[in-house]
Amino acid sequence: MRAHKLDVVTEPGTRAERKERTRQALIEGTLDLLRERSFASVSLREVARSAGIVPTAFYRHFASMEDLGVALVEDSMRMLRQMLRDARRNPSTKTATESFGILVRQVRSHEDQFRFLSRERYGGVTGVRRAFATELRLFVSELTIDLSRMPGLEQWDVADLEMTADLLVSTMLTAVVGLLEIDRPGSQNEKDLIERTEKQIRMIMLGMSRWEPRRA
Amino acid sequence: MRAHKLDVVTEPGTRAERKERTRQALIEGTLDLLRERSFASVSLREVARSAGIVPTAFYRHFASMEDLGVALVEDSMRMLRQMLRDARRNPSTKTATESFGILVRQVRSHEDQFRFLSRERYGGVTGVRRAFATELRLFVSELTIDLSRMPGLEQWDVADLEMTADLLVSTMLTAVVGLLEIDRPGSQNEKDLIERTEKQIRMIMLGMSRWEPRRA
DNA sequence: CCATTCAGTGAACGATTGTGCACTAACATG
DNA sequence: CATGTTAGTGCACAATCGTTCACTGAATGG
Repeated sequence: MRAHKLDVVTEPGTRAERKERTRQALIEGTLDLLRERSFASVSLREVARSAGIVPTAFYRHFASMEDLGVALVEDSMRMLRQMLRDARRNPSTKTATESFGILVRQVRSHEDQFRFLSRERYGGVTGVRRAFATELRLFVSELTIDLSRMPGLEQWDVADLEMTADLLVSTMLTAVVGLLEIDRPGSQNEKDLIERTEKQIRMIMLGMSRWEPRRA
Repeated sequence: MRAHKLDVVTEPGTRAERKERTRQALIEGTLDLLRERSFASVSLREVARSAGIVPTAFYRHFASMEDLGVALVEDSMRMLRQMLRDARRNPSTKTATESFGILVRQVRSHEDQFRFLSRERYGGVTGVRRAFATELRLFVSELTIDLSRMPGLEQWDVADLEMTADLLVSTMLTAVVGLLEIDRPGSQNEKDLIERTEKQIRMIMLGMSRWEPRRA
């Protein structure tokens, strides 16, 4: 016997668990909507619809859309920080090129989050933009420390180290954005982009090996 | 005697001229709205309001908001191309660092357009994004030709030249975005950013001078 | 077991949106 | 001067928006 249309099957779990599940549905539904639109153009009602709840129930989870945006940044950034931590722990990660390989894999398995970050980095809401800028500065200063420990760079000026870290990070970031615009992973376009970026990183490293850290 | 409220003073110029003026008002009004919002969140009615016309009259100039967006890209890109042409003609522009100085001045005198480009590059509407990507590719290939004529780079592989041009352009673009986020021109922050970028360019050039264009 | 909490409902609101249509009046043209 | 073209107007429309409010009913905890 088939279930009747109006039978309401209550989902399993404690109350708090079910609330958390709805919250996740809101976040994931939003990321899905952001696949081809910008955050600013997504409405509260659409988000609620994507999570299968009524618009007013949205407020049980977030005070506003901006609030949701900040939560999205935090979520995505948690993922990025985790990646960074893993990469540092793993002793095989020595060169910048290897780090880039890790980044590429991470992008492919978290496309929605990376797309959100790269789109809203300059675009949309001020709060979102600032949150990301802060995280990025942290990112660069950690890489600066890494660089300072590399052989041959010990007596470099801090400003020079930072400048170099900044260049490496922004090159990788540009590559990430390029990756997201390639629809089909594994395509020739993707291979070209990766190879080109690796060359660019090598070229920067080449410049580093010749850099005169001391002025005049 | 004061002019009466309802007196309609017809503006000067031929019909085509007045139409063009309204079109410009639409474009400039939009750029003004984009000062603190993203293109996707600006409505057709707001744009019409900013130009002092009724919403339906908008369609006399553009078929849709997306159409306006593409026109905005073309407009801003015309400005960029003009800058590039001037820089090429001017014989004093020899090094990449000098080119960057020109770019900085151009950014400061056309902030609205640059802000639009950098925000919508990844953000908003697909058509706008694609239009910009196309223009950017053109930009890179022109620089590739410039590079191929530089002494020492004559026998470089085309792919290598392109890769290098891409790296230089994306480094400058990153700097542009940074410039736009600095409110006060002439501040220490701005000086630091410019100096850092100049160093980055020098480091890339250093890498170029050591690059092995031929593979094994 | 009974009172309380609270995630989600559903109707209603005033505002704003994009767009269709019939129009006007100044311009261009022959 | 007569006629056609067209930039801009004004009204109307159905959709959608964010937010309010009173509500329901299952889970929670004393």
